[in-house]
Amino acid sequence: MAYRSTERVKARLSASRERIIAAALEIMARHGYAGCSVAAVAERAGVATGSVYRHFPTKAHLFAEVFRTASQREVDAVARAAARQATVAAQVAAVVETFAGRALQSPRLAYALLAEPVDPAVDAERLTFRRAYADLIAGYVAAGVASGELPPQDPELTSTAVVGALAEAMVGPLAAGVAGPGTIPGLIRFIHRALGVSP
Amino acid sequence: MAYRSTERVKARLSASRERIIAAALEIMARHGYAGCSVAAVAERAGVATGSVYRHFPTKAHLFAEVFRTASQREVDAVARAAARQATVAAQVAAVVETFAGRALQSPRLAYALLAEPVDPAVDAERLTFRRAYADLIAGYVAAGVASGELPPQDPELTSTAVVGALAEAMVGPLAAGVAGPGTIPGLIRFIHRALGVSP
DNA sequence: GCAAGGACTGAATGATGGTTCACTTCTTCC
DNA sequence: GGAAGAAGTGAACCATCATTCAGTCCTTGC
Repeated sequence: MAYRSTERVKARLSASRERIIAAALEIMARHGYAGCSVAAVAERAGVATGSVYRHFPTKAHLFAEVFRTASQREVDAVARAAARQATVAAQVAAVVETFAGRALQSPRLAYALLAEPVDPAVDAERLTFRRAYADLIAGYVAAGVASGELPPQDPELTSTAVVGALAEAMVGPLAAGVAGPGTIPGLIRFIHRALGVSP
Repeated sequence: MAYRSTERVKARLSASRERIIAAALEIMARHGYAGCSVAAVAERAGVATGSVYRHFPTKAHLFAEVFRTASQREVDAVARAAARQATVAAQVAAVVETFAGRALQSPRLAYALLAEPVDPAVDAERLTFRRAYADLIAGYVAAGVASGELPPQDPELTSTAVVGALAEAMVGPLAAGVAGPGTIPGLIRFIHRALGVSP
């Protein structure tokens, strides 16, 4: 037993792994999933193609993690913005504004995360992304129903539908690169009505 | 000039073309887009692989047409159901019921049309599918706003968001193969509130 | 019947890009 | 220093299909 990996090596491995994920994310933000060959990711990360496979068993595993990372970042930002608000109406408005604002900031990435055709195995991860948003919203809706701010409804169904509305309404603007000035306030009004926020 | 294709041949060609489209649709309804290799489609249609290319320049062209055909059928059915109703509220309810009912009838196909990862060129066709629904709904919303049945709103934005909500709410049930009993009425209530249908 | 030309065939081709692996380089520990 | 073994390399491999094409079969009009 002449070798056992030490802390320093572990740190380097982990750094390398992070660099690969970051590289994949950068390429996705620039060229979409379509531009993400393993070779391209490896080159950008400064490692050999084969080295990617020391960290991830398949390309799908790598991108599942890339999606998870990126999604978490988005959901966290949205959750942070919403948490500062006191009423369901304000919380939901914050969700829409933050979600849409960030998406328009990096439209290519947003499109990749939301709608771009990807490997089926990676697509599954996208579902959990949307679920995370839905769960966040479901919490606010449930609280609103409990407090009487909102009329009775199934928070699960409501939040799922809200996420769908939000995502669909953003796809057009994302393709165009910019949203019309009325889009975001219009969406907020739509969702407020849908939740039954009293005017 | 010893040969010029006659009506009989034209009819056979067109029948062959239809058979290819139908075969693609059947395979898609059974195994999804993933199972739709050109060879498999050709075999099911009873022609040689190469013959597919006498009718369609590329696989993407074939499936663009398959999507268009299937989508048109869906949109027509929904439009027909909605046209029988007099109020926006009833029209929208008919849209949701017909859309969801048909989707649950052929979940694999519905999933392929709505959400399954496909070739980017085919994906574009999916957008027109969703657009067709949105346009249909936008017409009803605009009429409702004009008549005062609905509060002022941008029919484009509203209808896009409604389509998103509808599609998203169906993805879960489609994966499960069945919707909970409350899903469809719940969705109708959600959308009614979102449009501002007075209770 | 037959010549002209289209339709049809399906095995071969080719492009893509994920994955592997024989080899090199680096780390550890005695 | 050196042996053991892990990490890293990248060119070669390979599977998958979409696409092609040389050859065959059919249809037409004389």
